[in-house]
Amino acid sequence: MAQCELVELGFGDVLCEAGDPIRHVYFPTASFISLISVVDKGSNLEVGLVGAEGMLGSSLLLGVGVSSLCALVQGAGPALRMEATQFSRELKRSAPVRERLNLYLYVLITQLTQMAACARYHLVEARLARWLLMTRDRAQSNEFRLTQEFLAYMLGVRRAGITRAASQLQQRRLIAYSRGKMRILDARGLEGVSCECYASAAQMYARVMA
Amino acid sequence: MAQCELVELGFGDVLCEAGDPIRHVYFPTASFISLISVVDKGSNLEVGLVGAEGMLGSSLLLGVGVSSLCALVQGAGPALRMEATQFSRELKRSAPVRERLNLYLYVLITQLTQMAACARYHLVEARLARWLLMTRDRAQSNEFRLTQEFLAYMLGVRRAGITRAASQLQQRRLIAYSRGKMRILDARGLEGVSCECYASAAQMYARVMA
DNA sequence: CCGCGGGTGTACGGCAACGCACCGACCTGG
DNA sequence: CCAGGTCGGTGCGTTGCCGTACACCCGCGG
Repeated sequence: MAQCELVELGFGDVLCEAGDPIRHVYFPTASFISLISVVDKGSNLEVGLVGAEGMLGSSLLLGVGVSSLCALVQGAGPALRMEATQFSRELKRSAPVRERLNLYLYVLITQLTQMAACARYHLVEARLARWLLMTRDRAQSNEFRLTQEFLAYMLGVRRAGITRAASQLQQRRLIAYSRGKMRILDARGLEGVSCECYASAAQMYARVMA
Repeated sequence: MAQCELVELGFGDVLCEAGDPIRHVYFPTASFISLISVVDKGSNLEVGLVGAEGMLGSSLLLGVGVSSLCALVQGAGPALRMEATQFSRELKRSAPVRERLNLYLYVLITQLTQMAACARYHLVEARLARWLLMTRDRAQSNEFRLTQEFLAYMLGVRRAGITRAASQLQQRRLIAYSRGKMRILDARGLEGVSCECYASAAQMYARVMA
């Protein structure tokens, strides 16, 4: 903690492009960050979401100082950050820290594999619901700012596809949104619409990190 | 090596179901293994391929003895295997081994994230070509046994979809196959048809493990 | 007050892949 | 030689999403 510096992450900030060397690791406190896989330019897909429960830069745990993903700030807010070199040094020193973070990396990996199948099979509406729930957990609030454009980018679909799905959810009084303001009205109901990926990921986290 | 036992893996063997505790780790020598993400039953997706270049059970590196993926033997052949507990002990002992395997785990993770986007965006034909190339590398042969049914399962598409794509490739004299026997005629040509995920993954492996 | 731009709703044609089903070709073994 | 199983090719209607494009609403600043 003493080695960390408190920084404010702004919405839309790119902390790291794919292939970049990792300068800092981040521990969001009340912010959250999307991990995005980039194949061709234009084909982007969110494969992970990091909030207060996790960290950005976990590949340093494996001794690799290069990120293979793009890190985009999804929810503005404070985070702690540490120099990558310092972080590596700290890892060497403390086995408990290492073990704990290893567990988190494991959870993250399972999240990745699940997201892969989710993006392949599940319908936009279900994925949208899942995304909203995951974001809610990390934002620790039922309300947050985001545009449909942005959602489309995250889920890798057309904006029009989001409009359709979101309208459906709104008609069923599960969410309320307008002009960049999203509010979740009925989280329980959303879980019903969402794919099990949400519940499954939450459960995985709880089980492993317990 | 001395702790390892030589075993013969049979085509179609399931070494590990999702959620199972890991009993053994495997180091394929001339066999290879698919890693499959299972969400709903029926919705399966291959997210990684392990051959002589890697190992099965790498989550033990993170101190977790439970697999989150299903491991299916894709190419029959010999492999070395070790008891999970022994493997963990060995890891503690040897830092060089740990570091080396950590690198592999990193490569595997990037493979996962890439597969996620690949399965989401790329067409069946391109994905099929990629799969054949990846398999060829691991089989170390231009010929191997596999049915369209099986391919469909791996790529998460209909068998009819594979028939279409495979026919196209065959018409262009890139492959030749019939009744479970697949032969690659023109690997270079296949690379052209395949998505860049193939080249990109191979390059990543070479760079990190060098 | 008006123009502008960000955010949203909607429409149309097109396409890849889906689910299903059936048939033919081939292999093997009794 | 035939029966049965495995494997591959094909067709049909359906669907979820794409690409593109246009129209609308609202707030803000000139």
